Amino acid sequence: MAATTLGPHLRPRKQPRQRRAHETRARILDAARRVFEEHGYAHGTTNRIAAAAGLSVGSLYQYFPNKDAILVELVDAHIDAGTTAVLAALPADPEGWSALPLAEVIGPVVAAMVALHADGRGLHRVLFEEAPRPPEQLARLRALERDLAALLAGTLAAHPEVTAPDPGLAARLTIDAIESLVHRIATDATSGIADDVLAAEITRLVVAYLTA
Amino acid sequence: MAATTLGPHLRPRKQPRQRRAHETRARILDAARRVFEEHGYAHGTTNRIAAAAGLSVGSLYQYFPNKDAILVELVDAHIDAGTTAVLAALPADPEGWSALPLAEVIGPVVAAMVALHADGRGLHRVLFEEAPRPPEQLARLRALERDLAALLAGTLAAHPEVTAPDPGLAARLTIDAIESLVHRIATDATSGIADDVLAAEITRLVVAYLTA
DNA sequence: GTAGGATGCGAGTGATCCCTCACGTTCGTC
DNA sequence: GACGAACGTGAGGGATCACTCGCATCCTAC
Repeated sequence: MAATTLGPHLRPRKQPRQRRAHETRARILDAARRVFEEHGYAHGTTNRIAAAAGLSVGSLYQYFPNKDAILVELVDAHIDAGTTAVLAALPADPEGWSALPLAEVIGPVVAAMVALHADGRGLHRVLFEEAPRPPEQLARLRALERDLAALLAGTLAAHPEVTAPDPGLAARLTIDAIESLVHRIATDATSGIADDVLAAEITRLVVAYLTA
Repeated sequence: MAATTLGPHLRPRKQPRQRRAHETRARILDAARRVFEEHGYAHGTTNRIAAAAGLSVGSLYQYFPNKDAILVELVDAHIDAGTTAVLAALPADPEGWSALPLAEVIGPVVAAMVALHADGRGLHRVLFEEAPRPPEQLARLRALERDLAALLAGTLAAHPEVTAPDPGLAARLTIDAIESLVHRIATDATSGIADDVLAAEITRLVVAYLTA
C-alpha cells in the first residue's frame, strides 16, 4: 500500500515536527477535498484551499510544494482506501473462492466499491476525470488494476460456475464494468437509484456475464 | 438532432457569407480537435488553436464568441454522430425488435458505439471528462439518455428472451454499461483489445445480463 | 526565561491566458 | 477598376493564478 513514488517536485517541503503542524496538514487536505468538490479542479485554487483551511497560502506551501501534490495525495488516499476495501471484502482464503457461489464472491466486492463512492460524489469526478494526473500515479493505478485482473483471472479459471472462454478478457471486462458503472451511477447524485439496489444489480450483471 | 440551444455568450458572432469563411470555420474546428487531443482542455489555448488552423486569434473570435463555444460545437457534433450511428444500427421497424434474437439487436448498436470511439481516442476524454460542459448541454445529454432508456425499456419489456424483472432499471444499466465500457476501453490506446473483440464481448455481457 | 527552530502570514511577482480593437487584405458587384 | 463589405491580423489589456519571501508569532528544550 505504498504511496506513489514522488518526484522531488511533488514531495512535501519539510516534515511536520509539532502536533500543530500535523493538524494543519490534515486541515489542508480536508479543505482541498471540499474546495475541489465545490469548485472543480481549475477553480479550486490554492488560495481558496488555504482560506477554507483557515490558513494563508504561505502556510499551505510549507506542506505541499505545489497544487498537484495536494491532488496526488487525495488520489493516493482514495486508491488505498479502495484497495483496502476490496481486499477486506474478499474471502480471506483465496482457495475458498471456488467453493463459494460466484455471487457471494462478487457481491461484497461490488457493495464495498459502491459504499466507497457514496460520499463525496462530486469529488471523485474531479480527482479521477477532470484533474490531470501525473504519469507515475497513472502507472500505479494501471499496475494495481493489472494485478487485480490477474488475480481475478486465476479465480475465474478455477471456478466451476464460470463459463467465459477467455478468463483474462473476462476479468478485465469484469473489473472495468464494476469500476465504471460504480463511478458513473454512484457518483451521479440525481440517479435516484438506492446504493443497495445498485450494488445488487451490478452484481447480477457481472455474475450473469461470467456464467452465461 | 437540434444542437444545444445556446445562450448569447455561446452563439457565433456572425454568419459566414463567403465560401472562404466556411472553410475557415471548418479549419478552426479541425484544429481544435487536434489541439485538445494533444494538449488537453486547459492547455488547449485559443492561440494554439488559431495557430494550428493557420490563423490569428482575432479571426478565431470572429467565428466563436469564446473558447467554450468551440468545445460545445465539438461535443454537439459527437453527440449527433452517436445518435445517428445508434439509430442507424437499430432495425428499422421497432416492432421487429421482439422478433429478432436479442444479440442481433444489441450487437450492431455496440459495434457502432465502438467504431465511433475508435479514432480520436484522447479527444473523447477531453471533451467528456476533462472539460467543463455548460448545463444546457448536460441537460441535452441527459434527455437523450432518458429517451433512449425509455425506448429500450419498452423493447425489453416486450422481448421474449428478456428475464430482467425491472426493465426500467435494466435499460438504464444496459445503456450505462455500454457507454462506460466503450468509453473506458475503446478510449484506452494501450488496452491491446481489438475493436471487434471488444464489441463482441460487451454484447455478450449485456445479453447475458438481460437474459440471465 | 530565553534562544532558536518551527510554524504562520499575506502582499506581491511573474507567467499565462482569454479576448479586444484598430487596422490591413481579399472578395463580390456594378 | 473602384467601392463597400467580408475576412484576417497580432500586439496588448485586463484578469487570474501558482507560488515566493521577508517577517511575525509560537513552541520547546535547556
